[in-house]
Amino acid sequence: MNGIGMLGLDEMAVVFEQSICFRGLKPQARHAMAAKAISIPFAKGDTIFHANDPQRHFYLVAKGLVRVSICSLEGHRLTYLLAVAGEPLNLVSTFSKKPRMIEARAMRDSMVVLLKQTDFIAFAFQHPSVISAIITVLGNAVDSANSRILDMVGKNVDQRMRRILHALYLKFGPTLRFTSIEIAEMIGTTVESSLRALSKLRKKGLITTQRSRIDILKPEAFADSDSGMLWL
Amino acid sequence: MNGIGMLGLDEMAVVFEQSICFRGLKPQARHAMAAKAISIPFAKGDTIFHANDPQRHFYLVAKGLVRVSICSLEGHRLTYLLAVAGEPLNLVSTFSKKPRMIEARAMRDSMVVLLKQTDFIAFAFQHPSVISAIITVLGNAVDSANSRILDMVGKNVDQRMRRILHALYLKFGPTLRFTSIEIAEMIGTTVESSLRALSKLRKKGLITTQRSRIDILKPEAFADSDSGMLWL
DNA sequence: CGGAGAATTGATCACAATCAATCGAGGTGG
DNA sequence: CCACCTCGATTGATTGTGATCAATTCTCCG
Repeated sequence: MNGIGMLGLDEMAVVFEQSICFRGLKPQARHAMAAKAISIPFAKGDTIFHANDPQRHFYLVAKGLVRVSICSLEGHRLTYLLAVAGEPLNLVSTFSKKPRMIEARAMRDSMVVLLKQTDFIAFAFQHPSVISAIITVLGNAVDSANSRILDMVGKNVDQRMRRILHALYLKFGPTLRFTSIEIAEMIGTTVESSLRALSKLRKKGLITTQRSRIDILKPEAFADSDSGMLWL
Repeated sequence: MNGIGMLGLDEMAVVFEQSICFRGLKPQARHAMAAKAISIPFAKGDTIFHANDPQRHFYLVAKGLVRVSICSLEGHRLTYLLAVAGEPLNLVSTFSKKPRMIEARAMRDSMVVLLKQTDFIAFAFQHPSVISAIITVLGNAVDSANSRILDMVGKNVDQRMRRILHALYLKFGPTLRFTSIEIAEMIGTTVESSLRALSKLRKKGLITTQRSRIDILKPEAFADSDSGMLWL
């Protein structure tokens, strides 16, 4: 059960402890769930699941960073979630059977914990706090998505860039290790446009950029009194 | 308890019976909930709740049509849900305390049923099928919102118009009683642009238009093999 | 080194927002 | 009953933003 690159029971317990979905549960309940979980390591760049894969498991990030994105038939990709340790990858598809156009990919070497769908659902219904957490996460997803739609309508690329950088700053701190392509897929624009936006910010002295890296120099300048918080 | 324009217990029972959230429950459970509910009539044009109102109730449409929309500080409004009998108005804010920028307005004379937040939450946790329904509704909302974001990125106004009309056709049938302003707020564009799009469809013979009314002549022409279903 | 992927900047073009003006329909009050 | 007023519909003209195409440089890594 404890093969190479897998998590020991203790490490697994820590993952569940820090997870949005399971925190606040009694230790023995968490352990019961941890005992049924399996952990799988993914190297940077690996695909964890593909678009339209039928989902039989509930995925939880234990370590690393996983990008969850949706893809249109035209080939546009939109990054929807950057999941760090404790965050679930596929809450929605865990509960409704129908497949979704979502895809998960490890952006760094990562460890992912899998629970059988049936186990997780049964567990959730026995623990109201898990249900609460699920509804909260889904609620945030709805809010965030609607907020992004409003952004697409009312804000230009520059403004959306500021908002995304601010959100990333809050989640990851001042040093952001993302490529312009990745940033563009979060904003919903092209690489060129996002580079032009970054270029303006650089000239204003608000950021510095290197290959695959953006440093926020003046976080204050990105705080928007504006509309709802952006989640990633 | 049964003032003018209010619902009798029997009518109330019917509402709960046809509601996405409560269907499938035992009659006595539904009646217990119906007994705690109050019903309020709203005239066409009335506001049911405003943006940033603190939400203390769970709202369910009993009769009529209610538009739920979010509004940005710049004044852009995006219609998010057209709720008919049985549909909830504020699932998300019922479960998370923080206020949202959503607003509900009666588009026709409507009857709305209110449940105290605490009553509804307690009830939901006693009935797994209600929880399932809630998660399904939220899941659809997430899917739909993400699908709309992809539309904003990859589709032009004409294509988005086709998609919205198709979604409206599925929900309301071939005769759509909406103004161009309302349609524009669903698509996320301006009145003028939506009128131009409608004009093209009219010239193609796919629709006819009158004041505050659109008739779909060839529904087949709107079916998109494309991306995920749009919910309204 | 050499190659692949990332960054950068320029030039062009199309779509849709904006501004503007007119028309039409329905509702209200004198 | 007619005059009027408001809101919706419609079309034209103009403009700006961002997508697209293209070319070059840079950087990391094998």
